[in-house]
Amino acid sequence: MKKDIHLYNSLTNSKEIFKPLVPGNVGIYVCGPTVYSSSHMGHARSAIVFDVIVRFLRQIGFKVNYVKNFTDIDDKIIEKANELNQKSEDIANKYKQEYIEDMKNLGCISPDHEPCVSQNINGIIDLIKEIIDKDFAYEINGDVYFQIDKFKEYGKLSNQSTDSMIENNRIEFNPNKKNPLDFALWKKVKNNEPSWESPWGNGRPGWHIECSVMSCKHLGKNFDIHGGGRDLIFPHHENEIAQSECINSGNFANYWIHNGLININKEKMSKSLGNMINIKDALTRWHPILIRIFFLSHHYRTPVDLSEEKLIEIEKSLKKAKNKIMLSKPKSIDLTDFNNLWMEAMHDDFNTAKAIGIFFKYINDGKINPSNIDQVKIFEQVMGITNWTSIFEHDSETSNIDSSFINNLISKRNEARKNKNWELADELRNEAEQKGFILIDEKEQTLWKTKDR
RNA sequence: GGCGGUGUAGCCAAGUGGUAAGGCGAUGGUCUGCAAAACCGUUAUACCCCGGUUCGAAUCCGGGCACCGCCUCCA
Repeated sequence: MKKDIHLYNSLTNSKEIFKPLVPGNVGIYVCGPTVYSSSHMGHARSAIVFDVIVRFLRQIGFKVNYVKNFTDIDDKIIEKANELNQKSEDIANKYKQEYIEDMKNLGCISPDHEPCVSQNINGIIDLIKEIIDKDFAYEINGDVYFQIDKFKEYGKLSNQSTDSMIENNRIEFNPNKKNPLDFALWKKVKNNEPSWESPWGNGRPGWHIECSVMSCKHLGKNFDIHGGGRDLIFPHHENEIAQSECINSGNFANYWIHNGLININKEKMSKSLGNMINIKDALTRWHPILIRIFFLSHHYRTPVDLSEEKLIEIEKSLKKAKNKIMLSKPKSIDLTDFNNLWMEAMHDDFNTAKAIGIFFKYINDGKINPSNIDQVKIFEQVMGITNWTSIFEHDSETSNIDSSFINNLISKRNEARKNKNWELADELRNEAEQKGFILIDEKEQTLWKTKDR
């Protein structure tokens, strides 16, 4: 008997039973980055959330077509290129490669398709032509704008009426637009910009249109799931819906999944506040598995406060969990219950936080031990945390540390301890600590390890 | 102002009608010369406030209060 998946659909603001268009298959399109700078922890969260969703869907037998795009033509890329006196193509490529590398390092599986705007210009031009033909867009002075008044459902994703949007809009008045909310499908070329020939003259695509084209190319005119960060709901996803649905019948995407954003020490992480944390920087400090578990122990829709302390908490809890497992006597305890429970949590709007809680519970109840840990494999695979216990295997390793110093110190100290010269023994222990070594006195011997942080 | 979200222990965080998961911390203990580490216990009669529905509400409804996000580029 197959269980239903309930998922929260941002389009209807309610939890719904997931019904794929084609039974057993899922088409999912996730908005990837605009590649104009190094990717940050917001990208990481989104990527990890959807990575786990895709892994889970595959685990329970769906054939998933996972598409994530790169927006490699955009104002910000051009701006950056001009600033650095480089080609915008080179800027885009550089950060695209970085992103791919970062995702690999975070343990994310590669999407099946990673289309770029620059590879889909013809498709974009064709779609714009079609939108104009159907009278949902107009050309003026080499620009093409989508006319939102023509699309009656405009605002249905962000739950805004166009009136209130106009009232509140802060966009500079653009005399070319019939309605201030109209948005560009095609932009006329300016100096120092990449451009392509089109029926409206040289220019380039506006933001939004690429996603309508590329999702359609890989998933069809109607597909199952469209994902991305909450901040994309308006205008990006709203506009995608308008562009796509004005010429096709039915829903563009049936289900919209939006992940919550990130705060850094209780403050919004944003470019303007200058508190962005790059994935690369985070990875020099934190094991990717810690980062994954950190994100996955929150429900994907809630905002998350990222801080040093939280990562340390995760690290401690995992370390304890590992010890607990290793110290448990091998017993052949059946973990079918465990697997049913976390799977059930995942069926309910991908509740990774609950799933992880169940994982810890089973560990702390002593039900997971060295001889049945294999039964946890599927859980680890779905969460993308395979081999998580290996994070802690570097303790007491000599690798590139001069161990003669510390071994000398230990024998001197043990001599002092034998003579009950506690003062000297404590002094030596302090010295070791100052040099970054922690001493662990056991019955027969003294072990040492390097101070973690 | 419009739309959306959130409010659960010291902190973080699950829980959408059946009597409060999990993690960190704290605390008691074991171990230790003392520590550290590790391990074993304990740790919310209670879910922002006020009403209501119900046999039963953190969960549903109404009304407040507080915080946050989007409405401009952002994952």
